[in-house]
Amino acid sequence: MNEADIDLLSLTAKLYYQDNLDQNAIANIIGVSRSTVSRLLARARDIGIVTISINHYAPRNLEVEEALCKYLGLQRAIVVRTFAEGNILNIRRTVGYIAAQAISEIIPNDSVVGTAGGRTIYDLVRYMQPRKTPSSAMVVQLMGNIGPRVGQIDAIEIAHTLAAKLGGVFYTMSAPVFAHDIQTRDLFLASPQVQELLRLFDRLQVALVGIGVLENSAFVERQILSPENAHELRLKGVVGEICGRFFDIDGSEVDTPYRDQVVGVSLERLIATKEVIAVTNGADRAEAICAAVRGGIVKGLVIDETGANAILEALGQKSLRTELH
Amino acid sequence: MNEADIDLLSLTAKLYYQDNLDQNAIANIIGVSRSTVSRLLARARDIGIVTISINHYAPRNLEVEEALCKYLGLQRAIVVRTFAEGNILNIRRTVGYIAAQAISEIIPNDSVVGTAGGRTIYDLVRYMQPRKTPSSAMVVQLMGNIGPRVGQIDAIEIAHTLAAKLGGVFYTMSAPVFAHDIQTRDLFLASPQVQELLRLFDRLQVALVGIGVLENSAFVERQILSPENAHELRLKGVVGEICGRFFDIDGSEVDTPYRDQVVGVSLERLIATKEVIAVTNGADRAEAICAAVRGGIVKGLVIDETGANAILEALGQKSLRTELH
DNA sequence: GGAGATTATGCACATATGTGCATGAAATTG
DNA sequence: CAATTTCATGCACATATGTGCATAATCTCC
Repeated sequence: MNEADIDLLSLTAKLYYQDNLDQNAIANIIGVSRSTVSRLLARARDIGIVTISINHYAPRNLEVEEALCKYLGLQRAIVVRTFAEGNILNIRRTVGYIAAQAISEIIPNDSVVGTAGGRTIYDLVRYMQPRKTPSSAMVVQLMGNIGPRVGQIDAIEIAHTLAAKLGGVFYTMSAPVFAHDIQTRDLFLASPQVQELLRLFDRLQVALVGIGVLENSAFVERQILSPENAHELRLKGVVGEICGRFFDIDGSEVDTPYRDQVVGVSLERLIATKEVIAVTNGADRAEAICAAVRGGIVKGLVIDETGANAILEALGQKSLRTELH
Repeated sequence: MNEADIDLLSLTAKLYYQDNLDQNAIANIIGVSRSTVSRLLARARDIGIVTISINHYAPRNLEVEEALCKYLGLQRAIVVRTFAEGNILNIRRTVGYIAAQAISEIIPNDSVVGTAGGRTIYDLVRYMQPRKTPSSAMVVQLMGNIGPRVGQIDAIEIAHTLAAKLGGVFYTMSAPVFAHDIQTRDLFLASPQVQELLRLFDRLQVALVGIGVLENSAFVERQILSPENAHELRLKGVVGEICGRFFDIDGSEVDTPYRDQVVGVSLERLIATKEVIAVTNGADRAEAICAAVRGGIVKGLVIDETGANAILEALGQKSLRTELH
């Protein structure tokens, strides 16, 4: 690349980005085909002759992140700025998109990663950039399947996608999340396939989990639990759920009939895992999140601004960002 | 525009310019139609959330411009950087495009501007940005028409275009550049239309002129002069031509049969005009340009780098920019 | 200096983008 | 609070842009 080339790139860039000529007009001036103009522009961006900067831009609310770490006692918080007009679907996508890069960075190439299901996790994993070089990561499904019909937001699907993005290996849990009874559960747990997963759980470094609440439960929606079941759980003190494990306000597992039917990672195992990151959104998860953190299950959080402020309010801190309406 | 709007613009800009998502993908994330994404991006650029800068970019060679002013004694020089690969057509367009803005800036809204013909002037005027508010400029055709058949690069056409760009009034010279004989010329000069032009010449503030050379003469090309005529002119010491006026190495008008047939601005008039800017390109005009400047006709110059270096070499200065080939 | 490899270019196509128009929502005025 | 205006949005179309492929130009190595 000589000086004349750089002049040409600069001229092309000026005509395009400063003077707003279209590529055809530029082609006429500098005497090349329009395709070449397109390529010259790409090159000018590439080598930094053209720099595009976005001013004052902060996709995350670092202030709130710090507050969450400080007051809630998190190791890691990712609070994604959202905008008032966004509906729930778009908020989830925005959170997923912005958090994807940060989460990808905390997953080492040789790690054992577990993942559960969830709508926000779905978007997070979906928007993750594929790793340039395949990793030796092992991606483990943390909980059994909700039903035979696999939805996009189920753990199996998400673990599969995550493995593809990381270029790693996907380990599936061939079992239902709730076995019919304790004996059946033991049969599943004793199966070689599940056994291998349980051994991987011992080496778990990063876990991505959703936070379920009874008011809006995937289990009820999928007719694994009836609304009455949910109500009973509520009465027993359940405030949230992670990987099929129901916990109370202190983050301790509640003694329910389902407790001994779950095929999936145990809360103890999650408590012993360093990076357990809850990925969620919205204000209605505040209580459950606080409980899960209190119980030592969750150490990191990915959430939207509104949800984060709800948590801070629940903690008695005033919102750090005035809500715009 | 509230803070949430700015967040949204910033996010959109990041997704588009930093992450290279297409507008559809962005629309899906932020929850608006793709059209709106297009509009958001335009707005983000508009209000400066996105800034696009072109580094190290210098469309003009200021060093050579200074040298021309210093050694040739110009008031004003615009030397446009060109690139080795460009053919003559593209060099002209580049010179025209880059010089257009600078020239436009030196034409006040209320001025009397004269223009002759020429290929480079054609491109210069063509690429000039139309003035936002119409001016009261008067644009005067400095010389008669070469023939009845009007070409794009003729004075009449260029003056017309320039008037349109400035939003001013166009004054045409209803006469041939060379009358048949001195009596005919006097008839043209006596006509009220030409008289009005002559009065405007007295008020001329800016003149854009081409520089003709006999080796590559528009008059020969248009069969107004024969190659033999051109050769005779050469023998009489003609090195160049401006507005149909042939001048020698000192920039003095040469006594030729054509001298008294020209219907157009006189050299004296041009000498008395402050901003007489020659607009041209290429190395073969060096001698003629030097002569015109020496004679006090031309005070400003628009030219390409190669042409500028040829002038400096002709002046005995070494080229200020090593030619890349 | 010539043969092969590498790079640059243009064409043609598929995709991405900008924009006039119609519609609906929000703001403003009486 | 209704009527009117203004503004924002989506649709559909025309235009602008990026890119695989074939070809031409240039470089490299012997």
